[in-house]
Amino acid sequence: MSPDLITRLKEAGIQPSAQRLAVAGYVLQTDAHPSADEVMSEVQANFPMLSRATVYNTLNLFVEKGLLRQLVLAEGKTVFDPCLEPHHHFIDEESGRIEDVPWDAVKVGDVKGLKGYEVHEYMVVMRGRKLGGSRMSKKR
Amino acid sequence: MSPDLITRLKEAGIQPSAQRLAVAGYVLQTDAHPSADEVMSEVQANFPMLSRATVYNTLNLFVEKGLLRQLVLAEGKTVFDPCLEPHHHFIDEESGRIEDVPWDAVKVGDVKGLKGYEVHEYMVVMRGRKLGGSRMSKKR
DNA sequence: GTCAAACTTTGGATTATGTCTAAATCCGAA
DNA sequence: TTCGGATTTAGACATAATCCAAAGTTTGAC
Ligand SMILES: [Mn+2]
Ligand SMILES: [Mn+2]
Ligand SMILES: [Zn+2]
Ligand SMILES: [Zn+2]
Repeated sequence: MSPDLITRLKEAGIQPSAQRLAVAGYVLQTDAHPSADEVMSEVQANFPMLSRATVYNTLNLFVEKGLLRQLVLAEGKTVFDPCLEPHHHFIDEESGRIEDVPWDAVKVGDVKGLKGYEVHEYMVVMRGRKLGGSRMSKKR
Repeated sequence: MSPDLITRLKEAGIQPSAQRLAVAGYVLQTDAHPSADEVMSEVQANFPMLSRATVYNTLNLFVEKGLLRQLVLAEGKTVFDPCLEPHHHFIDEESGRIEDVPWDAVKVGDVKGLKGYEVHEYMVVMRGRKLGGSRMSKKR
């Protein structure tokens, strides 16, 4: 489909196979933080020729090549985040849904100057309740 | 052993059985962040009559009763933290070891005032390299 | 003190996430 | 067209964690 995606994969040094494009079409463009299982379900809906092994292979490849970040924030499953810029995360305690919080929305002090540590990256992880539950935001 | 521990369990509404005291003796007093497996190994060294199921039962009970916090910060295993006060966490990228960072060591802005969210708790999660690797700190 | 009910522990089965392997398939270049 | 490396795949494997039902232990009413 999108020639943009083909270009992005190639630029990352990844052969754009049909399966990889199908996975990329979902996981590189979602604003959710899907688990491997969710990626497989979503992609298989439109592209059934996709095995579980390939989903894992592809997600791990994307992480390795820097197209995705892998996050472990909650019990039982690691999730994938296509947003590469630094940002924080809010976890809704009811639904488990993970939302991005812009970097500038939370001011964090002199982390990099912490004595005794060489901090390579950091984020604020928040848990609580999402307000304004009126507009139901379905997936995608 | 320690009557303090018996008291703590009772105050939390937990019957202080032998197994629970053995687990508590380690996990409520460590300054590490052990996984369930590590708890089992450590405790079984002095108290062999302890099954895997009981370790999980006990840790989950302690979490439920508020004696422990359960953290999921890295791939593959959840860990338990006896420090109940708010604090931040630093994860050494080489060893995977998790260290506590005092609440006041990092200034975080107006998280609780974040528009659209009701934040119940938050922490800064840092990843990087621990400096001053001279004094080897073994476990315990 | 007895004894039944409730609580606790336990081994083994079960589920779930993720990796590995080796064979089949695909695909681009010669 | 053909070859060889890359990709995909089913299923085996590994591991963390839960579930279950039986066995053991504690407790309290009597
Ligand atoms: Mn994102
Ligand atoms: Mn601690
Ligand atoms: Zn994110
Ligand atoms: Zn801690």
